[in-house]
Amino acid sequence: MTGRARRREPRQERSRAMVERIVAAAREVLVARGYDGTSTNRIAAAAGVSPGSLYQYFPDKDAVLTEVLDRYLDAMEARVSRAFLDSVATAAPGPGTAAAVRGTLQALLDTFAAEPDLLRVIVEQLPRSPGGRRAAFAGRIDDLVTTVLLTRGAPGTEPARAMAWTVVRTVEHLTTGYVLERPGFPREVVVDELTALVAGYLDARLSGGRVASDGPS
Amino acid sequence: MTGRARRREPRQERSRAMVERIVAAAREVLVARGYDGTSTNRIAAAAGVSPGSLYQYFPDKDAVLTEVLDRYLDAMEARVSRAFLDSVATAAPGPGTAAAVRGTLQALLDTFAAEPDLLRVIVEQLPRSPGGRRAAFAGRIDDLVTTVLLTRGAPGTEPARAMAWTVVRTVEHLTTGYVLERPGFPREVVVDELTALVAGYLDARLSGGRVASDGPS
Amino acid sequence: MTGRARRREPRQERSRAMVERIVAAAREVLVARGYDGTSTNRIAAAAGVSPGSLYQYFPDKDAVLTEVLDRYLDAMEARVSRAFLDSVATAAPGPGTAAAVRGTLQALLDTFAAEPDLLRVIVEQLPRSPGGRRAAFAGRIDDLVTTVLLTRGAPGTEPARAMAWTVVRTVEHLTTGYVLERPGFPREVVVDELTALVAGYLDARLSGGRVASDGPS
Amino acid sequence: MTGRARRREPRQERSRAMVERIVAAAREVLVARGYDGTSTNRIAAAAGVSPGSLYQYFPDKDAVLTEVLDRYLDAMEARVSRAFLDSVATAAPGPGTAAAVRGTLQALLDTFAAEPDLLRVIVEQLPRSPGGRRAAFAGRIDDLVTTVLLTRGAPGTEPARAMAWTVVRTVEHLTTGYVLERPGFPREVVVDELTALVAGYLDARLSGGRVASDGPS
DNA sequence: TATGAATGAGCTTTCATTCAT
DNA sequence: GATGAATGAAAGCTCATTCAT
Repeated sequence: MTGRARRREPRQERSRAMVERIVAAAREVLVARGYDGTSTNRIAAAAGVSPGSLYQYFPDKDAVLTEVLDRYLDAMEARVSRAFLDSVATAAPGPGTAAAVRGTLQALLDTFAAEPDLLRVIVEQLPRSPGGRRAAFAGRIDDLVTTVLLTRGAPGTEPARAMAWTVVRTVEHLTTGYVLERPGFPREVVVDELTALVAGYLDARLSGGRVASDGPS
Repeated sequence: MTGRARRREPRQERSRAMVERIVAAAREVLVARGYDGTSTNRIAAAAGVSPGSLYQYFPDKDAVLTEVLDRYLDAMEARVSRAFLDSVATAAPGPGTAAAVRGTLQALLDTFAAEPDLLRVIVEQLPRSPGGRRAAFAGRIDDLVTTVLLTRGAPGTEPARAMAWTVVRTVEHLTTGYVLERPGFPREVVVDELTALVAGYLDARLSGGRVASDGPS
Repeated sequence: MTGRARRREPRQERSRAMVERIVAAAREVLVARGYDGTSTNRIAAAAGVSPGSLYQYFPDKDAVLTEVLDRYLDAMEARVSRAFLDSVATAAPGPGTAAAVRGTLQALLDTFAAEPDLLRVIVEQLPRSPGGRRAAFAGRIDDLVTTVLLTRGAPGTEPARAMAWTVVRTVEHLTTGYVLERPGFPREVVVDELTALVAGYLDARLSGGRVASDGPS
Repeated sequence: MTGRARRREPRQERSRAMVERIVAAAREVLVARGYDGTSTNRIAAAAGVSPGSLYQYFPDKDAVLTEVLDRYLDAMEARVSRAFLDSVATAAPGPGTAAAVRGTLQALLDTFAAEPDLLRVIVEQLPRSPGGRRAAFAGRIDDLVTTVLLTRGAPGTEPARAMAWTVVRTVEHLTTGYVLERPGFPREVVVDELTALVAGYLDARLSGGRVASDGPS
């Protein structure tokens, strides 16, 4: 999982089908047997394909897992972007921050909870490489949020980037954390707390407030 | 890394020394070659010890890595607790939230930045098991923060737990994330943003404010 | 040598060849270096094959040795059955017992003496598990002899089974014992003694004689 | 278990005690964990002794197991000899063969059944070396029986040796076989069958009868 | 003498990868 | 292209044996 290996782009229809089978099989094996139990031979067997064929389409084991991760992240990105933009569009610019945040959170929790087993393997077992797929994913979400924040009154690009970075990671980790940890309180509580956390922050920062120092100076 | 295996308690001074060498070697190999490159033979060689000796002190490979992780987490816990309690003690109960948060953040960033390579391997490569060492670590920090929140006016135990869970994970992930990602803005910016995020949230929630709903109720 | 593991059934001609090479190599190593000196690596090397290939055809070390043993026992069983049935068929029902026994013994001694080195390792070094291959082998011979005894006037099934058990083990152990121990007297002597032992017993028991008690009843 | 290694003869009382503890521990480990589970470290631990001390008294692992076997065989030999001689002494020279055989068999079955677990490990798992302890044991019993047979009318030394060899192995294997196999018939049946087998043979051979040929010549 | 820490060769087994068919 | 047999390095771990204390 160095993240550098890429699969070859298949041209034929037949090829596409094989790639699909292999990726699907890899995902299944990953969920069923964990990262350590996922060998190329097992993936090939689960795909009903020979090990040699697997290497026709992927340069190495890493590339297969990277592809699984990529697809997961692509799906996430599509859903997250849509949920975020929808929530933002629906909510009034000023007082609607909380509603927008809340809507996004609900959508995220739905999304993550849909496939918790795969989420678990990805978060808990897949080695993540610096500058790898996950970083790029988060970076794109950062950009999206940055853009919106700028339209909502963020005081400049740099502050907007910092705010986006802060908010995106907070929401990402706490929503996945809730799904995976299943702490002792109901989902609505996380939604409430996270909404308070994030919306309060954004409201304060977008209404021109300087960063909170140690009390009113 | 099931986290269940423990090493035998060494009795002799000599034994302690061997355990130290092995654990130190394991840490080095881990940092130098990554999780997948860390074999028992390599650890033993790095420790200047035979493979058999390693198994005299640790029941299996897992136990060695668990020990490395444990020591890291223990050190973290000590520092984090102390930083948190110091910051809390110094700050005035009401308006001092931001100061307390800021102080804790500074200490955390110092701590994590001290050994970034080890932090990276632990965060990015060590498989985390649910209910494992890291979960227990976070749980203890949760308890600590919960306690303080209750003395600071949290409206009951359950809300305090939810707030603690929220705040602890936020701070944990964003501080480590900053150290590992090295995004394009300076450290003081993260501190400012995180302070605004967390202190704003706590102030709102501790001053009796109900969770922000969609607009002014 | 738990005896439970079986090898996969080879489909290709090529596969059969590999299995043959591995089994042959295992037999050689077993004879040359004894049970304790027989490692999977050594077997693979002797077969001119990689360790990995061995495991393509056999689930574990045990299965290889079990296969060697199975083949030996199968060959034995075929020969022993045929020799026994031939000798029985040739001999007259009543007075021919001695001839039948003698014929069987000659065949057995020929058979065991043909590969004394392998016989030695199997008898002296291969661990035998109760209910394992060897027990099953003996059981099948028991059945065969029981059947013949019943046609020769044995007084009921239970007595026949007991007689068969007695005779089969006697003959098995003394013939192999003679081949392996090479005691100081010639082969014809063992044949004579064993013929007297077994034929006398069978004649007495089959002619309606009750078990010899202490003195003349 | 090459059978060539011998332990040093201990001179001190202290030494004797250690040897005793080690041998006893070896026997226990052997019974409890089988041959493969019997390591020198485990024996030493079970004996409450250090591995180093074990090597003070035994040149290698083999010597320890050989000592266990030796003691077992010595005990067997004592019992077997006594049982045999008692039975022979009690029985009348001519017609008493069956009684003598029966008495010996009863004693043997009692003896073997007393410690079936140890017997099983020794018979089924301990590698036997040609010309090793067991061969010597059997040889001494052979001598004993040969002697008695000569006093009972055996036609010369060579025939007596052959008869003894035949009878001793038969009785040894069938009695241990009965104890270990536990076939489906009661003990008295084996005793009856074996008595018929052996006594019939001896009576025939001792009364001057030539070896049974193919029917009356 | 007794200890027990230390050794290190060697074991069984796995698996990413290759290549002849 | 597709196959799957074959590879072989390397993994985790054990254990008979040694030797400094």
